[in-house]
Amino acid sequence: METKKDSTEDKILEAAKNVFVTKGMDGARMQEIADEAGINKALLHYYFRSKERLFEATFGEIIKYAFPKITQIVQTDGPIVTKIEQIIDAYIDLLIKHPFIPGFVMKELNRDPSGLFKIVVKFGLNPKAIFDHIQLAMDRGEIIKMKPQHLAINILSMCIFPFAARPILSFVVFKDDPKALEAFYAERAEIIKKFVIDAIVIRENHIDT
Amino acid sequence: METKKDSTEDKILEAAKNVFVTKGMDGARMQEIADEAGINKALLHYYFRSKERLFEATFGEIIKYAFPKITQIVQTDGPIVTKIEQIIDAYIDLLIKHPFIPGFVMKELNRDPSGLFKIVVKFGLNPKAIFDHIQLAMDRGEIIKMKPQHLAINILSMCIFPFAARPILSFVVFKDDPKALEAFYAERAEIIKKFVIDAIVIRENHIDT
DNA sequence: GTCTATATCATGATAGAC
DNA sequence: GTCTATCATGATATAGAC
Repeated sequence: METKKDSTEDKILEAAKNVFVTKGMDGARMQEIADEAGINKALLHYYFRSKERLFEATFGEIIKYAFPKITQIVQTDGPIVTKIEQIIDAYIDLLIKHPFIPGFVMKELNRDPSGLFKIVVKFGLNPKAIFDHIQLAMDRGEIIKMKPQHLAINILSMCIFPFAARPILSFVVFKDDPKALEAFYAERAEIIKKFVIDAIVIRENHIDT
Repeated sequence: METKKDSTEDKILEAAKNVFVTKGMDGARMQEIADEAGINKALLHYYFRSKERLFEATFGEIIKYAFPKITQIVQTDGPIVTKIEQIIDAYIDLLIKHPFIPGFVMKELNRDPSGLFKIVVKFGLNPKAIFDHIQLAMDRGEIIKMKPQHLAINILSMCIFPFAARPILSFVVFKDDPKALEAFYAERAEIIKKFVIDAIVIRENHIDT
């Protein structure tokens, strides 16, 4: 898919990515990865000692896409609403380019949650800074008050879930019209932005608890 | 977990449910299911011919929980806002009781989307009726206008995603406080209802496209 | 119906030639 | 580095006694 150096190692990683993402760690077969890379199984073990290690290498490559630079966006100056819009745009843009990431990541984190620990350490994920930032905007009266976690999860849910549940949308909702699904995804950013803004902007008739 | 007739078949189904839900079809081992049921592998094959059939039987049991009676709620009389609130309550209630269903269902539907076909047929899932109903409420001016699919997916996203992404919430967001996660889930229904209502109720400053 | 023992097969991994 | 051939293991599935 992507243009890369076509060294054997890169071919393997590319093939492993495709197979692991669709089949998962448990469902993937080394033979299939070898076929996809146009080599044989022995070479896989020559470059990566085991299936486990090959998976970890692949997972590391993929996980980069799962956490865009939210912290970076949040910590710039400007109104919180603008930042939220930027985050939604960034996420939907990312997910349209890599639509299978959410399903894959959720599957594997559910299988082996301990992998999360490494990721948290590696990426230095610390959502507290983000939550504090949201809280500050609420205290300032920029948006209505609620637990920052709920607001953050609401936004991420609407961004990510439709991609993670792609088969359901594809078969149940947009059954008779394959192109409609892509159109739907393309509309998501604008829809979510408007939805969130309408929900959190302060008006007279809001009960601001 | 649940109280059931403790016939062998029920014990197997109960054990299979536990193992399949946590490990998935690919990751589950017949030996582990046998151990969990307190019997041996041969008996599994005596009752269910193959792992595939045992999985299907289990999946059928589980999938019942995944689609609550939305259609039923939608087709009663009353304002759309009330119905939306009822659906959110019903879903969150269900998910708190069966928190691992979303992850499991999404994993397996991603693995083998053809299974969806049977489900659609079996449950007679036809979202069109729901979308038409939403559209009608919009035309009547009860709520703001948008594609009904977007509204429906927005609501389902905020209900389901936090459960499907449970490991992430657990490890990243509520790392230092396990009980906080359960509290978070308990608050979801009220949060989502308010969020959705604020987003779709018509006010003067809405740009009603 | 339930068990032990075994067949059968697929898969991850290795040995060794080139 | 890359290949063919093979090993070792573990999993599904079956045979057959009780």
